[in-house]
Amino acid sequence: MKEGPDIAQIGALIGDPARANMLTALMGGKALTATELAGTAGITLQTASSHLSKLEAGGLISQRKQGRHRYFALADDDVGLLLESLMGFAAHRGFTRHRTGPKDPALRKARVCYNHLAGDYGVRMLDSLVAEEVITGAGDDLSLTDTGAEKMTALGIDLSALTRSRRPVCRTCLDWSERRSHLAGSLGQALLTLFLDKGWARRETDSRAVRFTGTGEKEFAKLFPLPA
Amino acid sequence: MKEGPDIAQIGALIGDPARANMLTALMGGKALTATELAGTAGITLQTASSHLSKLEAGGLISQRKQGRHRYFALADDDVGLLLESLMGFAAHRGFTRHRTGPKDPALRKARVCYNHLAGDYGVRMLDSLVAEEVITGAGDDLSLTDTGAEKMTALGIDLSALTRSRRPVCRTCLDWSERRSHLAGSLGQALLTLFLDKGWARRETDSRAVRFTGTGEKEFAKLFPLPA
DNA sequence: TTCATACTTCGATGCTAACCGAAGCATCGA
DNA sequence: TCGATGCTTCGGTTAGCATCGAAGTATGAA
Repeated sequence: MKEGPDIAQIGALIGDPARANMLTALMGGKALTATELAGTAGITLQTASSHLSKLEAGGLISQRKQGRHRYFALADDDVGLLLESLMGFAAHRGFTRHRTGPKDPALRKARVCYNHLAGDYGVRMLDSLVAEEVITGAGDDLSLTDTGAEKMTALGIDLSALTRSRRPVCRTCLDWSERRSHLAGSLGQALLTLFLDKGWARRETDSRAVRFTGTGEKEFAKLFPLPA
Repeated sequence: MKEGPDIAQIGALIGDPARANMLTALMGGKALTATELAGTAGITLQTASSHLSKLEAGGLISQRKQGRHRYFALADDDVGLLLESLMGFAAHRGFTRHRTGPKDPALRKARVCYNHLAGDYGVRMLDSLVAEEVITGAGDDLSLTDTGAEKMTALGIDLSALTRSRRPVCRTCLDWSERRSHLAGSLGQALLTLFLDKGWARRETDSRAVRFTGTGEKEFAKLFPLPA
């Protein structure tokens, strides 16, 4: 008896408020130091260190030493997807950490989901990519079409680099605000990077929100037209 | 600051071993009494009662009084999907409640995922439905085609009853053993019910495993051929 | 009415884990 | 070499919560 995976351990890891705050902060995609994470969680450095080692032992985060700093980040895409789906569930049930603040609309419009674009814009982008037949497939098995590959290359995305890695190129991620899928995977990451590199959008400091510039809005609308 | 949904509360709810065991038991799809749940969790009735009221307050389960029994079940499909995705994550990281037992192969082949079919057979079924163009759509936005609707009706499924409810007809659910999607939603539920009603398969007692009969295997293979 | 079953509530206990102060290690700059 | 910064480890405290015994409520059967 007691067959199957043990969800209690992961639940307990995420279930502590301090750890949950750290993980949510790391959903911003940036690697953060222990001091920064302690700050966002509102705890001392010692306590944060203890939490971080637990999260690392559980495989949720990974650390990278750089000089006298230690940068922590989510271990991989799977962790990001799991956290986003948890957020979707929580948001739908009314579990919010604070009454919805002024930043909320910006977050719902466009935000970083670990390493790709989420929110209304993220969902619209996937919709458009599917309508334009850049991406096909049902369920979670998305794949890039031949014409899609051409279009992405024309945008300046190095597809050979994406396919070389073991990570899936296209994945779906359940959006917590829209309750629909947006594009994750290495292609999703590459597209967000593209937007930021071209100056079409920029990240807000201390928030997951992504703010598009005027030309960014236009280019985005041109690249990803809404299906009629 | 501290924008966004609060994942800590849900994590804490799932994070207790006793509660996690109860939830996993309820993933079998059958409504269970407090006494039964206390048994599977290995705790006394009082403790179980306390846990159950917490889970209900958190919106994870719902109860239905019937005579002097109280039957508990997962609150809705969303809870099932969340738990399954948590299990997928846990299984992938090696969080198992016991070393993989003899029941494990049967579970991986075919099992109940709250109210629909999961495991190898569940994934194969969705693959086939997509290949046969019964279901189309990318990402999580699946929909039934016209020819698909005819086929389902021919099988004896009352589609009008399915569409009448507010629940989505087709949804994807990430399979923890296969790490690919299978079919959830009211159609997924109707199909599992069909298999059981026709005697093609039956549920094992005290397990999520589903065992197909000889004719059941044949009918299943005929209805859902593997894409070439 | 009376007893039995199913479950909840109350109260007390005990254990775990989050927390912080203080001290210890590692890295960098001067 | 020395101090400063960033982080970990250790030890002790505290608070929360899971747990169970005992008593209370509801439903059904005799």
